[in-house]
Amino acid sequence: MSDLLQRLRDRGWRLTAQRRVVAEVLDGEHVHYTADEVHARAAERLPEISRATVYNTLGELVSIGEVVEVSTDGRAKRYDPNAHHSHQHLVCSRCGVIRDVRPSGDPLALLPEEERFGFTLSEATVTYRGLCPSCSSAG
Amino acid sequence: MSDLLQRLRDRGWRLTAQRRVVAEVLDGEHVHYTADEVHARAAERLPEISRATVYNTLGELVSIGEVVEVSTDGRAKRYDPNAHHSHQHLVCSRCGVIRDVRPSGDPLALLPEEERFGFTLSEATVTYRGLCPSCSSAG
DNA sequence: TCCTACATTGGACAATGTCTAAGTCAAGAA
DNA sequence: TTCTTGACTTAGACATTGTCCAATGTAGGA
Repeated sequence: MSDLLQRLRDRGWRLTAQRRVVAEVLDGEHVHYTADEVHARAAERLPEISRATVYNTLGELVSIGEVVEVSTDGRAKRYDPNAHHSHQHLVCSRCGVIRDVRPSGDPLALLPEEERFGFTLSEATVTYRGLCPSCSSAG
Repeated sequence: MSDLLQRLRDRGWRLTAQRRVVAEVLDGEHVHYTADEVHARAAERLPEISRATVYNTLGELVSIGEVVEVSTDGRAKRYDPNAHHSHQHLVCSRCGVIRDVRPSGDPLALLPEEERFGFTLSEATVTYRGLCPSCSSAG
């Protein structure tokens, strides 16, 4: 994640303690925290960090493409630091756990010309739903 | 839409004026209103209808499969009465207009076994994004 | 070390959705 | 037709998630 900090510095960001802890919270694989979860985890290291700063920082990270927003349930948005590898999401319908997955082939290609209504397409996001192994075996 | 009213009656629903106007508002092709929009349109015909009733009725219609919820922007959920024909959504990134579209082939098939992490898959929802013809020509 | 533009803070405010207690009414019974 | 009753509706309080602003603090260059 120091790569990220370096990229932020290169963009002229001031490296404050608050931005550092938010970046640290968003480190790892299959990380999809809500803003509140990011705030709670950041506050473990920096108790005085405010909600506004977390929202600001997340919004900035999204706008420069370092983090992607994920809306899987119509509730709070989630923030995914795996922004440099194109992927989709697999969500458990029962417990809500989220995995990053990579479909084979481009989902855009599945939409035939006559179903494009003259739109200029730029992307397709896919959410796969089902039961995770734990929830499957729990009946 | 009287088909829908008959199906609701068959399920033992009381056919109140409120439920009728909500059902009428949700009639048509490419209809994707938010709860507030449904309430505003319903209130044109039945001014005293409450927000709570609109939310209740929409939730009931979703739970019995007559309407599907659509979350395209992380803001308010939208309600789509086209529930009996499997489809996906095409959204304009600029103006937000939504079209129902039908991909060729099953998007589920694009996810290879080794990317399923032991999940039992049940569905895949796809959101295509791009510029609609009006927004494309507007630069 | 000092400046200052940029960042952070707390809290008010906004948008969307949920819940409850009290009143209302659709539809079957007589 | 009228009565009865349990399901339905209502207004408004409350909850969750997110945005905005004025006051204060501070990172990093001079």
